[in-house]
Amino acid sequence: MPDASGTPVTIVDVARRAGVSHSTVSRVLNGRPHIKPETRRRVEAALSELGYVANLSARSLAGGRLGLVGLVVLDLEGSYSHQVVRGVDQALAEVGLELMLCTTHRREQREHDYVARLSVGMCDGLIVLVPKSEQRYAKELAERRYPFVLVDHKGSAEASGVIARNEAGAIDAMTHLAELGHQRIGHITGSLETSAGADRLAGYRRAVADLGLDDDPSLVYEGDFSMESGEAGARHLMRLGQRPTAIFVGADAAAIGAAGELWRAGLSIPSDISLVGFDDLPEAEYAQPPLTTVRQPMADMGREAVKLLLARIDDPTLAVTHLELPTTLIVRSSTAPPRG
Amino acid sequence: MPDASGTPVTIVDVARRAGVSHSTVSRVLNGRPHIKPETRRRVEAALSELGYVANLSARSLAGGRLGLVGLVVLDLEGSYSHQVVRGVDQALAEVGLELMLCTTHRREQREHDYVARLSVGMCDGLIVLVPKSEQRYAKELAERRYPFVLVDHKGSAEASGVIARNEAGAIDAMTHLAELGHQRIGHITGSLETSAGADRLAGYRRAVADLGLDDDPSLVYEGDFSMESGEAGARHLMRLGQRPTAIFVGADAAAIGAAGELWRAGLSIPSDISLVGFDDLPEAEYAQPPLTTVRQPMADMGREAVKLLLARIDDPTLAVTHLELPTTLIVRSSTAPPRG
DNA sequence: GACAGCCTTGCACACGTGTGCAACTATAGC
DNA sequence: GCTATAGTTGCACACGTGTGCAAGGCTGTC
Repeated sequence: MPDASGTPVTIVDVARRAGVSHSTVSRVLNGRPHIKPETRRRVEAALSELGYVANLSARSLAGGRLGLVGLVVLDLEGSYSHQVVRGVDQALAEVGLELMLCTTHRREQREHDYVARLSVGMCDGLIVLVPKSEQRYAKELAERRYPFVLVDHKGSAEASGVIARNEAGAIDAMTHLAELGHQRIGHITGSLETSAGADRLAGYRRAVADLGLDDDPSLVYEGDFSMESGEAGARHLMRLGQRPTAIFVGADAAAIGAAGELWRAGLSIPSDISLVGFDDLPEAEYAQPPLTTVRQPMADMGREAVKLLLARIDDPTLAVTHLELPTTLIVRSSTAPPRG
Repeated sequence: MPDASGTPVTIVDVARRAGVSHSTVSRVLNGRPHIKPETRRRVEAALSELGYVANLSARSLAGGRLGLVGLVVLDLEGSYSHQVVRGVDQALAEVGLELMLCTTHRREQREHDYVARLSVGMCDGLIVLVPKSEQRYAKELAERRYPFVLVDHKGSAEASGVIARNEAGAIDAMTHLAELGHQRIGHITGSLETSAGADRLAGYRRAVADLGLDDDPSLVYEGDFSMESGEAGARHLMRLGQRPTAIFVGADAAAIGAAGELWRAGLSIPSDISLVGFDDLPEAEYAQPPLTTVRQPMADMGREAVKLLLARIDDPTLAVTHLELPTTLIVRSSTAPPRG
């Protein structure tokens, strides 16, 4: 029950009511020792009678904890961000911290701006999802000992990172196709600026070499994770003189785009051509046909990032950690042996 | 390029570099008049040379604008929140403001807590999506002249609100079913604690009366917008001695749940029973069969809320506004004339 | 009973920024 | 050349909270 004066209740109001100094109230709020039980009771009574709510800006300025973690993401349009955000949100809720979510709308400059602003007195720590220009701020944050974690990034000497075993996952996908009998497999890559995209391509190449598959540069189409790039990639691969009998796509969204394009070209999946995605987005299960894909533990990546971050908030001198989470091949109905 | 000392650059550092007082730097930053062009140039040079980033906590404490808007939502699990959040996010991005997103995880106490904390020095204004305990804070915020807007809520004497014309939308849905020839129509309500749920039920009742449809209390099942409540509602309606030939469901998520339950009971939609939802979530279009539904302009509601909020931030004495947005009936394949 | 030591509390300053007021400078008008 | 005025800038304080330091009170020990 705040006062009716129209301004929020401050620590000073509480102190006056309890007949103590504002320092004592601050100590009660922060659970400091050396408070007489009777005093603590009076202060707590005043706190709840006045309905005190901490001014976090003031607390931050004075060097206290905000109980707030910042999360910078590309956007909220796709399921991918959504899944990771859920994991982060849940993990933070469990420890009573709050989330400040900022979307960069895919503009790299905004990634840097957000990191700069959030790290100056707005949050206790920062998680950056799919960082694209981390080299612009990682060193500075590290110098300031500001806690932060990169997700879907390997990390670096200055930065902790959480990422899936993308190369191994890609090899799993390729091995599955090879075991079905496919010899000529196309690949629509994700954005090669990201570790995820680059590593999945590396896994593809590794599998082609190790399994003795057709090694033809025109089988690789450079995409960017988007549905549109999946469509374009499918068109490219269909135009080849010698078509692949299967396509490994570096992201489910792109795989769904490719599936649509193949369907429009009159091909049916998997009897005419097999398709494997990556991520295991919710829509992969509901696609027509349900998509075979490599599951990336997106919510877990968010949760692990929170764990790492909390540890660094508690002890900013902690060494950086690079965490790689395993993937799982999920076989559904978009893959089958090649014709004949 | 911040200094290498490990602490962020402050306005004082900039002032020293430019050979002026910190007041002058502050004035340059805030675009105040009466600055000699030459001085302004020196300050701007120092700002960019040092890579100054404002400490928002300090700015907030000193009474300045944060450029930050808080958004309190139930959760990010369903598409509904997601759509509104997108609208808010886009509208804010257009005017260069940032979003602070907080999820209550459906706990009403947290709604109140978040509103209290965010409104004390953390944000310039607040949007609350699907408010459930607004009476606990609306009056206080209004007294403090703190700008806030409720979304999916009618608003009150103290609170601005943005909401869809739920009653009219429900009447449209019912009229569509009646025109197809349905006489006995069930209704699975949304949460009746929300205006949306209550108003859609009111629309159902109004249509039953005005169109002379079967008026049987057992045709109404009280749900809560969730998929599970849709399943339970469908089970209830199937158990009735005299079954309805159509169901109007107060939310798409629940309608999809109901569709699943009907399918498991061996009924086919729309030949055995017609189904109409509400919201027009993205999944309504991809449901089996594609769902006839009442579109609620979710992203627009978010955008309009931002507009209202910005106006109140600019002038906190502005009168409260209650905005109602029209709905649109989207006819797909889940409705047909009744058997026989 | 005196002294040491711990418990408890308040004072005063710090954090970074915005702003009213006063002071100073430059310009123009007479 | 003097004054009035507008333009420009700095000083000092405010915002709300956390904390080092010191002072006071209490307890226990010899």
